[in-house]
Amino acid sequence: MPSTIRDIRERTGLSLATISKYLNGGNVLPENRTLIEEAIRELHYQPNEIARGLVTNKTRTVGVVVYDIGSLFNGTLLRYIGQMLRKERYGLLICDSNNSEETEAENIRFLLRKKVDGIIVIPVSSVSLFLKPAKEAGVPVVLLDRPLSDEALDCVRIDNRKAARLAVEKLIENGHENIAVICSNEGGEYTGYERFKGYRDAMEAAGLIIDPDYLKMRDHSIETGYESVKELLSLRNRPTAVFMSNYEVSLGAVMAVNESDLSCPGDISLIGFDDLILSHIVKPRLYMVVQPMQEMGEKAVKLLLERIGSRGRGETQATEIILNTRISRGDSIARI
Amino acid sequence: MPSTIRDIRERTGLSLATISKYLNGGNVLPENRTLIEEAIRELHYQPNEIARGLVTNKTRTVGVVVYDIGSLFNGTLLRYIGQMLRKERYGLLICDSNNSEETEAENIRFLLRKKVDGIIVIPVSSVSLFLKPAKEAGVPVVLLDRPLSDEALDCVRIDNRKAARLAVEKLIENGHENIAVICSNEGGEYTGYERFKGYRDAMEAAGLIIDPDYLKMRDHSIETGYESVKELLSLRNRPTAVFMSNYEVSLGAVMAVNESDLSCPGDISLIGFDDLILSHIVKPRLYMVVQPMQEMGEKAVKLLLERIGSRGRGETQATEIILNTRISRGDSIARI
DNA sequence: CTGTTAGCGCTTTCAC
DNA sequence: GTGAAAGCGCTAACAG
Repeated sequence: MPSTIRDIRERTGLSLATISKYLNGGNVLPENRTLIEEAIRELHYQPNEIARGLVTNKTRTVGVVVYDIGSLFNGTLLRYIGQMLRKERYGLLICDSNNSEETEAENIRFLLRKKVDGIIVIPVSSVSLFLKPAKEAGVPVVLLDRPLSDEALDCVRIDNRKAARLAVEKLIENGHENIAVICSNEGGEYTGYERFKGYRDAMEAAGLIIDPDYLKMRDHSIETGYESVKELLSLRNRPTAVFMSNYEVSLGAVMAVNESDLSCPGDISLIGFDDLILSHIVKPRLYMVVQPMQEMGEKAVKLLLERIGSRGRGETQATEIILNTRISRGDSIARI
Repeated sequence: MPSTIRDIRERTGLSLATISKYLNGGNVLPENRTLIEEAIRELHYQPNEIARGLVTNKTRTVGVVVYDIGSLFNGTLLRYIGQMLRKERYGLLICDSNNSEETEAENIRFLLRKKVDGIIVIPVSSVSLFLKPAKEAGVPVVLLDRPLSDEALDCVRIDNRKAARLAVEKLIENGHENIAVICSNEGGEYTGYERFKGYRDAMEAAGLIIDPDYLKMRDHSIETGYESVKELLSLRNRPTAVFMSNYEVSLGAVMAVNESDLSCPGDISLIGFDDLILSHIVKPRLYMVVQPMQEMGEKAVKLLLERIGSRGRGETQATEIILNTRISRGDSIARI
């Protein structure tokens, strides 16, 4: 039912080519221009992007695949990505992998079928197999937040190892020695392990020994945070401080502390990861490693658009953009 | 570079029609079927959805427009919507309106250009103007969570007035009389005002008078919750309880209480809206009005797919699906 | 600057 | 059950 370029031809007497040219910002005689604009208005004409995409093989649309749309971390990044993309007049297609590698691979194929011009992914998987179809199709991909372990790809992220080290050093500075860490290392997850290494760096540098009971390496989930803290708090020699190395784990950990009879920071000191709303609504205010979310989203978009712009022009070296973190001050660390 | 249906013709000697028929689940001789399947595998053939959409005018894709992708409420609904859609083998296109009516209208047009088969919207706007292009294009729309004030449309939501009344009654049952309410009524927002009415219903039924100072009607944001509570707590006759009528406001309110010297529920009792992670991570555990998020997401998808299925077959009456809420128990209400 | 023409990759009549 | 041909709405040469 919607009107087409042909209806405009009827109404203006011009040719398809001229109208198409107008639509794509070409030069048209002023008189024809007004003629066309009038027709467009009266006919409520909207270009059919599908038809357009079929011939140009471009859709001016970017796909974003996130590991969990229900995670605030993802939601926050998506917001900034969306804002930037809108500014650049690009459309946005969001897919939720639901923490499933299978779904993630499916999402990539879905986006490819939709002919997106490029893809940003905050991955579930830690190896690049799922990106093969994109590579074959020549569609640029930029990783966000999490690199892959088997291949260097375009990626925007922080220095996870360093960020974790700084967090643990903050605890050590305050006199803590019995420090536990909760991190994710499911399926050889790279980021989680990097953060563990940062923890280890700090401990070793301070000459502290790591009690194996203090190491909680599981999956990236609220449950992991919750259960890990439950276990830590019931140890005979329980730690005096816990480093919660990602947002979900931080959430779960706080839940567990709240349910216990112990208080923070009196009985247990805490430092977490990602300063989303969490640190503002719990009492005491949490110390947090802060990632520059907005910058991450924007840089990822920028890098991707660059890649889209120079598609075909030879293989470019993979670029890793490493951003700085900071620690937001709270009241969750006791001085010992 | 990707292979097309023509490549399959070359490889199998069959006609385009037969191959197309196979792709769409038609009957094909077993021998030809295997022939085609083999070719597909070897050529890594993937149907071009763009081309397909051009001719069928269907994309098997649904668009979802949310008022804020960075809100956990939206994220949670999106997760369930995505799961259901995946189950039904539909693709999903998510757009963030960023709390802007203008962006929202733009999103609708964007989705229409992408030729989605239907749209689910958790709206920013409270009037239906922005949906006009969808109506003109004959694309079905289902509202989620928030109805519009000027027109009855297909909508899945709760009974906001009743839910609010029950929440306030819970406070009254515990002996509270000085009860404040924080709600959103920006731009004549329907849902916020309904919740206010529920508050009023409960107060009037109990014969309580409403102190105008206790009425905080502003926008739907964390800031509103935060500032409102700041103000309420500094009143000479401060309320003994606060009803926080949406999730964002609840977040802000908790922040403000935490920053104050007062404690909950000792000094101030609280009941909030939407049982997302919030109520689990703050201490004391909050009483919360719980919306059936999963059911809402699923019912919205179901209703939309029904509409898509019966497109064209005459105007159907608008359906409102009203779901039940419940109150989750916490420790945030003192008995007076 | 404008018009004509030929497709993009697929589905869909309609004969066979 | 299969094939030939037309065409979805648009852009992209190429002439003029």
